[in-house]
Amino acid sequence: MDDLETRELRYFVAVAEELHFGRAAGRLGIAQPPLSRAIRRLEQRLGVRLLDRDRRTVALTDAGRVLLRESRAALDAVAAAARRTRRAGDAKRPLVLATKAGASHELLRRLLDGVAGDPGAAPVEVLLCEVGEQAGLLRGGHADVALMHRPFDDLAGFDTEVLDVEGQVAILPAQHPLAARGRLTMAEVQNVADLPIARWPRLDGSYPDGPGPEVRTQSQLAQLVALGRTLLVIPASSRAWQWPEHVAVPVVDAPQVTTVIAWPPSSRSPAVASLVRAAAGLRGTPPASTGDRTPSG
Amino acid sequence: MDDLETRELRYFVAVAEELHFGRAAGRLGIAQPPLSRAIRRLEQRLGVRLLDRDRRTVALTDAGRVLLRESRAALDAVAAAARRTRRAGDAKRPLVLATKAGASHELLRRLLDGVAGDPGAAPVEVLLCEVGEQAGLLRGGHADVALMHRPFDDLAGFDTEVLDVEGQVAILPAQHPLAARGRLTMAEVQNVADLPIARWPRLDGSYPDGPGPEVRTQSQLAQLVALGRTLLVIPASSRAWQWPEHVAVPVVDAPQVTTVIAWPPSSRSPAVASLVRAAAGLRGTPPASTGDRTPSG
DNA sequence: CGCTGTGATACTCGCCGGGTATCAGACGGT
DNA sequence: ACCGTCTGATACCCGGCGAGTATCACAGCG
Repeated sequence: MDDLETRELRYFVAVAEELHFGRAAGRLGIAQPPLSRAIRRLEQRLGVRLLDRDRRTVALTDAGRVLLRESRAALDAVAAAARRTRRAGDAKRPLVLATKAGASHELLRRLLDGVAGDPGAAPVEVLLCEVGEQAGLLRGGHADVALMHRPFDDLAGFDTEVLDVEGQVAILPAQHPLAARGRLTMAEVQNVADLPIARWPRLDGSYPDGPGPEVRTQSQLAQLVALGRTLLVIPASSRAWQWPEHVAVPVVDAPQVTTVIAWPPSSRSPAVASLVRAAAGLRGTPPASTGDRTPSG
Repeated sequence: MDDLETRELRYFVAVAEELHFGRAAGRLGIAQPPLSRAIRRLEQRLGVRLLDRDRRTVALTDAGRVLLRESRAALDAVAAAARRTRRAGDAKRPLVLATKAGASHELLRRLLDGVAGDPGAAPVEVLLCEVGEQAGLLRGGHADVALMHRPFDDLAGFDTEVLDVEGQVAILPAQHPLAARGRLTMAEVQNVADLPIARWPRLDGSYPDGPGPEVRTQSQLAQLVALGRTLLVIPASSRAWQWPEHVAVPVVDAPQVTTVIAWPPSSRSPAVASLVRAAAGLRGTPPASTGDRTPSG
């Protein structure tokens, strides 16, 4: 009976974000009256008031807030559909692998080497991300497959295959007293007065409170460590992005980190499947020279 | 630049499912020519061939298969958006709680009692499901919150709160020799020749191979046990739906089952939040009389 | 009490989605 | 081989709805 069209959802999202019909119309590239009508029609179609307009200001109702959130999700799904279909269409497209810059570097190198040696495999394009970007790229259809890390990344809704389990190390400024230690515990690392843990932005861009410096990228963080301003605890394999001024000390009781290869569920394209198989094949094969990962259970 | 409309996706899904333009058009309640045009336009908009039509038969291309899967997901998201918004709109709507019929019965009763005693809480409507239905209902916006069980249910993409951890029991026909035992192991229960494990349908409706009877509902299963045709291993709290002809024997090494309350992420409506809080408050409060659940670690 | 800025309304226009009629091939039966 | 049938594609027309322009109605503000 009723069918929300993506156009209507886009219109509503624009108004809900701008809280202003005129500006929203401008953003959408249409005039204001049709936009007003579209929203009104949407409201009566849903039988729900979405916006409180008191002749001068526009505010979202509870239902409006729900529709805003749901609309974004739905529009993302539609956009992802288009993207994935296009990508599936062009024949010799490269497979896009998203991975955190600097993490699991050895594993990635071996994976790429393995694929490069196999003439039958599709070419792989590597997309380097900051912190939690992989999940969004995978969900949005921008990437076909990703290397992710439990318990850091949100694996909800993906199929995964475990590639590696490893311990974590503390990355410290070389001149700091703790850097001389051969091993550390979480308790020792947690509250070092002169090396407060850095704060990452939340999804909305705001930062949690705390004494540590605010960071947005791994490079910033690396530099802050080199400057003796903070410390961090990361998986052993991420040592790859160490600076000369960094020292890595194993943290014996830190939670184990699991590296997984993840892909959208039921995206059993042959190319993805073969890449996953290749990755799984690397499991248990320790790297030739730098193979001092924490053994795991 | 390009925007798939839900109408186009619905059209494509219809054709992809019927693999026949005429029938698909009939199903959609339109004539065949506009449908052909719509699909053609969709193809050229995406720049991808979706269907191989060789003048006599229609077949999906690889890209078409991708779009079919993605379209269903996208259309579900849109439909869920509409449903959730409508539900958010009507003021004193009851909160819909989906739960497996017969499972966690005591917990549910206590939860409902608690909510009924609180005049401030929204009324709760219970929706009893078969096996894995909760996830779909929650995702589709038909339910606001659900009781689910790890590792059985698919919790991907939901926020959850653990309510209970318990052991499992084998449900056996009373007259079977094993029913006399005080405790059992998985090994003993796994391959009982005269009590083969029942087979549940897959998502596509087909059944896996095996010796056991095919079942679709819990009632069927319960009756089959009473008839001495099969056995099952279920969480201890599901003993609620035992028949007189059933005997429950603890399976000491069966995996622990976690009962969780789940809700769609960021669906922080006050009503849902208060129900979750009420449920979490029950945790650790053992039921008054029937409190012989397996303690857990 | 106008001026400004807001969203709503009235009206027109033109595109596009939909319908009907028809075509162009591909099979199948004889 | 040929015609009947069934398929999707094409040609053409129409009507509704989405979009634009002009204007209104009202709220703040000086």
